[in-house]
Amino acid sequence: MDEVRGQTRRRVAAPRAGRPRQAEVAQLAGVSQTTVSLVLGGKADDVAISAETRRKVLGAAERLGYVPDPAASRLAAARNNLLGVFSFTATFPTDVQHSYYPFLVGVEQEAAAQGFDLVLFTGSSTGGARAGAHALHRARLADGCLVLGRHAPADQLRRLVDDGFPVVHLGRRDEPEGLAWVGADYVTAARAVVGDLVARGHREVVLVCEDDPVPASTDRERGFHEGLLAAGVPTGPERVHRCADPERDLTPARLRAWLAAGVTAIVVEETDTSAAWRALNTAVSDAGLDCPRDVSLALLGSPPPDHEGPVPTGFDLPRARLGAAAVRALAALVAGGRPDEPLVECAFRPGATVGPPPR
Amino acid sequence: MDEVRGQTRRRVAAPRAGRPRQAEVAQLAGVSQTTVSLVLGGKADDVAISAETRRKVLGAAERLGYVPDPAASRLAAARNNLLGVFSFTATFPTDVQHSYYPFLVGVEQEAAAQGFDLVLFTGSSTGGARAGAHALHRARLADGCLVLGRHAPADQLRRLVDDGFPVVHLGRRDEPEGLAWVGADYVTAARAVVGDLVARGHREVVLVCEDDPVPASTDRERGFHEGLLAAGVPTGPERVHRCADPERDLTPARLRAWLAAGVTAIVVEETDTSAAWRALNTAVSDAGLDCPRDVSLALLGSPPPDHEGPVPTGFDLPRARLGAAAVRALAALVAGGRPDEPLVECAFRPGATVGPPPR
DNA sequence: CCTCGGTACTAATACGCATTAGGCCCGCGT
DNA sequence: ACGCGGGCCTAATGCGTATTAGTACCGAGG
Repeated sequence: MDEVRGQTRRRVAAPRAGRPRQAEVAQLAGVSQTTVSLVLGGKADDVAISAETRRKVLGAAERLGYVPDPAASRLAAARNNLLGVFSFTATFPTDVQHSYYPFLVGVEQEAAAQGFDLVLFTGSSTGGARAGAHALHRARLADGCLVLGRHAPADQLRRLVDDGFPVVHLGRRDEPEGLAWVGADYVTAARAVVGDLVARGHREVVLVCEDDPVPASTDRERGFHEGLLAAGVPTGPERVHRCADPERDLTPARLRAWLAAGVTAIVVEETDTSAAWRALNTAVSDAGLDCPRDVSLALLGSPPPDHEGPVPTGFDLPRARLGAAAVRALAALVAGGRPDEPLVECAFRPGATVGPPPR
Repeated sequence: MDEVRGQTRRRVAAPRAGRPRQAEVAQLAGVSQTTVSLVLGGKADDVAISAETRRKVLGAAERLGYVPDPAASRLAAARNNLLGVFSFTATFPTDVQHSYYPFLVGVEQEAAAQGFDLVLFTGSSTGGARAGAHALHRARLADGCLVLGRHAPADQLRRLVDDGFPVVHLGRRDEPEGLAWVGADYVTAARAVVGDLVARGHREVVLVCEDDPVPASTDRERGFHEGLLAAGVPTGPERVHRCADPERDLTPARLRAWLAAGVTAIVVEETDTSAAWRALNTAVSDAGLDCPRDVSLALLGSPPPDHEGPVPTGFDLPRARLGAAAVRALAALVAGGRPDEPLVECAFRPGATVGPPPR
């Protein structure tokens, strides 16, 4: 009976302090809050809105300096246009070489291209204890989240995935079932490097890698074997030399033993520290040998930034493109689709450390 | 007996997919959503809740793995326990020396100590055009925001401040009226350095600074003058040497001219590039002079990371403490209070580039 | 005159949580 | 026996936006 009174009583949007809401815009434009949402949300294509009304709304929004509340947008089962980036290792390491900067370049660029803004969550040094147990949860402020760092706890990731929250992990990862990831195609890249060696006549090739069976490592090993097999060169685990401590292990003596056994080329896996690559180079010069002439070396990755001397043959990980691909995958998930190709191709780097086999 | 009926009519929380809400926890615990909110929000002190009920709620929350939705928390005029960090210059510069890393160390630590998590917003490379005009707005996802970088646009800052959103700027700043900031006490620090010179007998001192009248620079200049005046040494603008291009300006000839005019000590402002400091050192050695013996040099700031030779006398900016102070100020604002002391004391660094005046 | 199909808009509701204003019950005082 | 206060809890509402299910109007077709 008194619904009219009841309505007018409440509908008068009191001129509030603070930031204007859609209701204020609506009042100024003489339309409903719904219409404001429709116009400002760009949904005016689905629901017909006259040009006149649209103009009024936009004008009012402009005059009031309206800006949407990201929390409210997000809550209303809608989107934020924000992509979260979560890093479990330090986001700001002392050594910039260990930071994710190269990836983030691509991430930021592609995100802008896709119409997203970025929000970075830092989960590293937060103590880890209680707060850390649900650290990943603040990712829910965004529409989706990119996860960096191999140490992301599987249970927290699983939780997000199970809840249907869009997550993309940077780097191959199997652990939480159904987790989307984007990684480098190490298999193909390693195969290409080995293929180059074989094409130049090498038959006896060994692989040196550190003793840490992460996907990035096992993929390279697989590519190594595949490259040999594809060229008809028999291979096996005996060609793989795993060493925990390259410094002590990759000595001139070891090197000479290999050469004596007929080895003409050595392929080294790239790691965080590049310890193996460094040690091997030292061993070569300590043994009085010359790299392209007496033995060929290849690096499955990029040389360390302080590398001197000839450019090592190998491949480069296109970090920026990887970041961009991750964003594309995430955008696809956010849009309700499925990401397509998770693998990003690496670029073969000819280099100068590979030559024909001696003699 | 009939409370169940009454409740079941509307309150039947359908077993939903996705993450549990407080309603689910409430149902499992056999209490109301309000109670869950009260217990989980720690407000059980204001409103009495029995230990038994609290236990049940906590148990249910644990079993369901409940985690609060940060967007909803924030929307409900409540708090997020999130502090935003907004950087207008590149968050990930190629040169880590130019990054905010040292500040962020303190920020992160103090935030954790105050029970906040961090959210980083990157506003640098986002193109700037339309999206950039409201870039700072996503800060509203957090309870408050720390702003880094001197290029933060005043209008966007004013907007937040006017809306009563807690903002703290890192570095002194006057522009938007009422903006809270935390900065280093350059005046006192510079005064101390000059005081040290005067105490050692120097009377003719000049200040070299780059030509950029930002607060950080004018503060140091003020401290320079105050230091001299406090010791009864007359001073004036003629003692200040502003140079836009230190490389060309701070020549051995210039140096000799100063010495001939009786100058015994030179105070240099620290800048991004440390160009003035470098140029002056080069000039001293090119002129065949020795630093502590023939002329004293002091640096109003920290030496560049690649600095070699004796430690320059001057002061150090306690970046981590500055970051921590900023967080404390922000926490105070978020809590509805007012930040107290905005100035952070710098540490005098004795160094080895200052001695008694020659002769 | 009465549908029918648009067009242009709005009312109502959901989102998940926090908070305010009570409601109920029990024990104590008078 | 009645009121009253305090302990414990809940109903109801708001936060600002997005979305769904309409309503009101209008011109055309029967």
